[in-house]
Amino acid sequence: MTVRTRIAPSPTGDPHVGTAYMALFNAVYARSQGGQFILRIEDTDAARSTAESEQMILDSLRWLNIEWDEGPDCGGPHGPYRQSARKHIYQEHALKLIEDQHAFYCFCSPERLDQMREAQRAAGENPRYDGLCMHLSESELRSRLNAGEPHVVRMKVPEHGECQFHDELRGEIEIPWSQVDMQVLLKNDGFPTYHLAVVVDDHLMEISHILRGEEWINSTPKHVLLYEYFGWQAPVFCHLPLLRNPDKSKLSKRKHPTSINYYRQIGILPEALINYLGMMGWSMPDEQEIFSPAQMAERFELKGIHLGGPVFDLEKLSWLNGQYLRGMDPEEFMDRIVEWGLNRDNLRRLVPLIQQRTEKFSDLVGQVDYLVGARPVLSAEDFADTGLEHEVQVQIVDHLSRELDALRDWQRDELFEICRSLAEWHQLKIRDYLKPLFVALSGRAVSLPLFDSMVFLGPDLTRMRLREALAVLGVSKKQAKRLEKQHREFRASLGSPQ
RNA sequence: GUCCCCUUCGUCUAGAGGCCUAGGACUCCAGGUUUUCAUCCUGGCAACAGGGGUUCGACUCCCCUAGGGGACGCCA
Repeated sequence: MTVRTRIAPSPTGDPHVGTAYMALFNAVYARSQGGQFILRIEDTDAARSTAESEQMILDSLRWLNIEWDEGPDCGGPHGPYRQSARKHIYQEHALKLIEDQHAFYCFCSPERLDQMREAQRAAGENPRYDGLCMHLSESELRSRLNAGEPHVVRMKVPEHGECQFHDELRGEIEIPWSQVDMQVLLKNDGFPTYHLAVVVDDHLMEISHILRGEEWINSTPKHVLLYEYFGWQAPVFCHLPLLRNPDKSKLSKRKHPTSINYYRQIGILPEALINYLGMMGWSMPDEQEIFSPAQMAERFELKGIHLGGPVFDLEKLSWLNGQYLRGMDPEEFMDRIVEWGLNRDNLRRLVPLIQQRTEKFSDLVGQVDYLVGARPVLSAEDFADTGLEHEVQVQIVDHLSRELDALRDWQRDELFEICRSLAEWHQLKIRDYLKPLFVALSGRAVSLPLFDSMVFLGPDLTRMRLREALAVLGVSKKQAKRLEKQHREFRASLGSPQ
């Protein structure tokens, strides 16, 4: 059997290190077995998927030197490799399931589903569709369908017993069917959900091994069931551990930089990052720590994966990066510096900010230091000149930080609008409001324009600096609770609670 | 709340019943090299979650408890 693996990122945001992590293990495993590795774009969430995000993901994976044999950019015998271009395939398959009585039309409104789930939760049950639409009469079904009533397609799930499946690393896993929801397969907008699309595509693309995050274990019964309904051979399932924040929770942008762009921007080398990811949950048989994906593939074994969720440690990554950097000859070192940051693309973003403020080139470094390099380490005194009380400073940094965690569209105007409404909420003039933020981002009271700086730094770096500033200012547990409440009040005042 | 997964130094990990006085790496500390700093070198601190079994023997196998994590969407 030819081993075929895949990575199936969803283009809904910044390229995530978790994606690179899964891509690495899938690519390495395929290579170690002489198989193929496929890249597929899962853009079935029409509301959140963007072309820019897809582009960034491809760029990031290429930057990391991960190569795929088939994909949306290079094509292949099982295309198209973008799910939005495969809509009709899923619809046909959903129809087949309905014909075979494995799925049914559901007309329930989101409101009814919310109420139902709330009631179930209150009763201590696992929220699950109650099957209301499963028993519609043929005539009612026809008339509602003909009337064009909004509907979805749901899969049927056995009432009793449990689903048993094999995980390559964890052995037999049993999950009661009572825990498995009658999953929506086809959404109201005609797009499939992940569960339908992933099964159909993995089968059609002849994927033999699914290496994915352990967050999927609980939905594997749905997939196993679908393979059964379609009469297909299920692939080998292998759930890998999840990358963790320092507090052991699943890696999230709220607590840790997750964007590959971030690492690229702070000057982590692609070979160091990918090497580092390779030692998350796996190690070379001889415990050698410096290795490439190619070397990894030579010695790789699935069974060698350690299941405890590895904490992403920035310090060890930095050390590893230093090993690579110091091992270069000076010529390469120079090339890599230019490649990293001192290139025209980067300067093009910088020049509009600095040209009018510059008299001598020797002024330059002092202006852009915090954008190109690390911000000076902050101390509490740095915030003293803002003329604001400590409590207010903390509020400003905290609330903005929370807003930015949720922000999708990282644009200058968006950022300004958020700060404007926050300043208003704090009843401060915008210039006073921004003072602690200048310090937080640049380490100085005066720097290049704030919103341009935020755009240049990007989401992860900006969030990171705000988090660090908050730590320097010092927030007690009690205060943290109060801040959270205040921020909720701010959200409520906007009339858009979240 | 329900279900599922996991558990070796602070962190990444080695360890497939005796090789374990539990090894390596990062961090930290001490010393050395270096006009400073960094690099580099040497040394040190530091862990088998707890309790029961199984066994001549358990970090390794089984059970329970505890702790951590994940899932529970017309998101993936």
